Amino acid sequence: MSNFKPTDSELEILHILWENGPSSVRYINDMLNERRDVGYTTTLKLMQIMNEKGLVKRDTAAKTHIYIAVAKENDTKNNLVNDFVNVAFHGSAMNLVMQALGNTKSSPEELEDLKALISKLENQS
Amino acid sequence: MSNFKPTDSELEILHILWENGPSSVRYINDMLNERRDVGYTTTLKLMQIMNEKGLVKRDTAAKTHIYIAVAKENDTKNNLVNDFVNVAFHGSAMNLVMQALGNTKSSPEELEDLKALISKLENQS
DNA sequence: TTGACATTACGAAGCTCTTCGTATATCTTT
DNA sequence: AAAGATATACGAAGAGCTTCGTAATGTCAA
Repeated sequence: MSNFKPTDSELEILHILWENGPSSVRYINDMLNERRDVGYTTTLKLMQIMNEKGLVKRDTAAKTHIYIAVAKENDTKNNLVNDFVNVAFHGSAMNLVMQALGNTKSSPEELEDLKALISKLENQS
Repeated sequence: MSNFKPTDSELEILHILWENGPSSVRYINDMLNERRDVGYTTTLKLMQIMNEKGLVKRDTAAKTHIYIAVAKENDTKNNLVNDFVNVAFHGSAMNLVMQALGNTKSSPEELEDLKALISKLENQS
């Protein structure tokens, strides 16, 4: 299993890459700037570092490099959740689930979806 | 609402304080050393910083200071979960819940508990 | 081809977190 | 009281992350 553990800023960029597909630094930076001010070279540097770490790869054929997510969305989120569960909930995912549910307003639809997932889990054991 | 956001190391210490109640640096350090090597002064410094931040307070009456958790367990975990949901799941707690459940093996008992919580949530809306 | 502009490369500063060495103070034991 | 053990205070180093300024390079239009 891959073991990607992006930082918060890196994760922000990965989200954009996951949604948009391969993207230029310019595009990523524009997206980021819809939420907060980030300098262009800041974003560039971050993506160069992510490239070194192997979180993304890039196509340097053209002048404008195109970055592609290497870290897979599901794998990455699993890693993040596992880490978070270990640090904040002593390894108990169920405690996290309970805390998250008790903490938030959930719509009836969401609760139905959740019950469906639980049924699935019950039947596959 | 309080807005405590402890770091990983600070959280480790808070867990011990929550479980054991008011404790000395020596005790905390001993507990930490059951899991990994930490120097005594490292733990001391960390707790002094936590004191400055207001995460803990301390009783300095005796030579050996006694530290007490100020950050409440439930509040702190809620803050952590909210933060994590925002960063990793675009603010959707339900996505986190689904990911955590799909990611882990859950016992039948845990699933029963979870269903009970869901029923409670459904009835209170 | 030359000037204007966009892009990349590089280095460094500032911040936070963690870690620990050393100095100082306090208690205990003999 | 002196020696030894235990505790606190303080400062600083090192690592990782984020940020940005500046320089170098590539591209395109006039």
